[in-house]
Amino acid sequence: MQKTATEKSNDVIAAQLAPVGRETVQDRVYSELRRALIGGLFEPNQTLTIRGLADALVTSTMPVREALGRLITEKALEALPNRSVRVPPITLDRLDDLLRARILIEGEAIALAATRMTPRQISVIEGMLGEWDEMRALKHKKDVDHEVTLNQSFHFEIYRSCGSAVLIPMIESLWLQSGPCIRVAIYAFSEAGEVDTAHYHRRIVAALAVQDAAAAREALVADISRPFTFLRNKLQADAAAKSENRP
Amino acid sequence: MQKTATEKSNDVIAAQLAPVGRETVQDRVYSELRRALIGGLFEPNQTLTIRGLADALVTSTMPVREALGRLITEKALEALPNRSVRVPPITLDRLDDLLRARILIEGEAIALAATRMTPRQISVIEGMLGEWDEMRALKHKKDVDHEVTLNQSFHFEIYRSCGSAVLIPMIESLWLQSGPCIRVAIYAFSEAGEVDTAHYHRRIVAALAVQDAAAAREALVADISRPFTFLRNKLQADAAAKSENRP
DNA sequence: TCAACGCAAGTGTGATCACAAATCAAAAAT
DNA sequence: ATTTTTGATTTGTGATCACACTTGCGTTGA
Repeated sequence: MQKTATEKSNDVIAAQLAPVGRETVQDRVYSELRRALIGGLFEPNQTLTIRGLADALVTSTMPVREALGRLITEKALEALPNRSVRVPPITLDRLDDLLRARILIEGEAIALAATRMTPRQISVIEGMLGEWDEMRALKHKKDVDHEVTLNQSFHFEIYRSCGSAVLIPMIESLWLQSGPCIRVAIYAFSEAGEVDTAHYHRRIVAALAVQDAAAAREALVADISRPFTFLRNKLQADAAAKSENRP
Repeated sequence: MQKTATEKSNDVIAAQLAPVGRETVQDRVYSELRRALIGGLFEPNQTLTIRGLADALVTSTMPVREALGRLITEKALEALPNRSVRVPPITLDRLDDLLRARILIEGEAIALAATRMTPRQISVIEGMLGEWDEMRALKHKKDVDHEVTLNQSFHFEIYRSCGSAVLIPMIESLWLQSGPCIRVAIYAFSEAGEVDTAHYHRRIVAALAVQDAAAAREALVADISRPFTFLRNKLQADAAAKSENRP
């Protein structure tokens, strides 16, 4: 494999220039909708229209409809028989279903990561712990957005270390599906008790630091179960209150 | 909720008429590509073009490009930086990764199904066993297609009983991803030893019949591991042979 | 002889249009 | 007053086109 003169001179240039990367409009639309979904910016049951989103994102309908199609196959959105799409509604069954799947898959991912994370990577998520405390100290009220973002970064930094190109997309799909639910729980959390979310994350980091896969899985299960059981109780309470109003 | 006169007369009609269902072209293209992928009609590393598929399926490019986009997000296809799409190549790592994920998720699904399948449903998959024997008795050579179809029906009949709307799409995604690999294994199987595939299915049915979740999971793991380890050995043998030819 | 250039065919992406189906509101009928 | 009908608007779907980028092959030049 001999290199020609121009190839060699090109190598010199390549060493100084960063690849520009060509992101399509569709990709940006898709990412934007994903972000909104995971962050819970859309409410469950809300219906979305192609033209409406295209206007909001200032593009034509084409990139939007393809992005919507992709999100539908991931079950992040739902295609009604009317051919309109909506954010899937929350039901008790779905909540339990999602939690069970997340415990199963994310639990496996963190168990794998526990034996593969380098000290370097551990220190990264340890740093995130500090960032969390910082945010909590300042106590800005509208930091719910930041909180979910930080939470996401923390978890996926771990999952990325599991070394499975198959599991990670599945976890992303699960987050996409539970995003609209979680938002409700987070809001309720910051209102109600100040149960320190960081405490659970600290337990996870401690387990990972000593490569204890079982403990890490256990701590993770506790972490992700919390908002789900909270939401579950809330839903049941709401249902009870409603049936009491008109028996 | 009071019904009007015409609504009630409509109900009478509705009881006799089956809903016709409005399937879009895109849906048909998507289903067709799925079928081809799971059945292993596409070879790993094969590149696909929108216009080429559109010609083959006798439609315009529009439904095809959206179907391709959906398959790419499911990791059933791969988008190269060149913006061309191909069916993902097989590597040892990917093989192990897929098998681990399938054991995890399909194992959980069958364990759930074990406690939920009705005798009626058990008898259905028992009937499939008979169909399998029948096919094997006739010994038609080109029944590989029928074999993979029957295998798929058998497994998904079980998974459908797990009662999880979240797990099933994930399993479908996994089958989509391992489809192109499995085909190679199936072919090699029918050539090589006559290891009765039905034997493993029989074990599964037996375990499900007595609602033994652990045994069902174990039998399933043996069933799906077989083609994977077979393929794994084949790949390693090929690699060894190649490196021997030019040391 | 082989690298470099240039042209042509092929390909994905996005925009726009036409059409059918759904939705909604006002008008008409009971 | 309630139901039905009618018509206008909205919406998803598929086709077609324009554009930019890639690829492959033949030509040119050293």
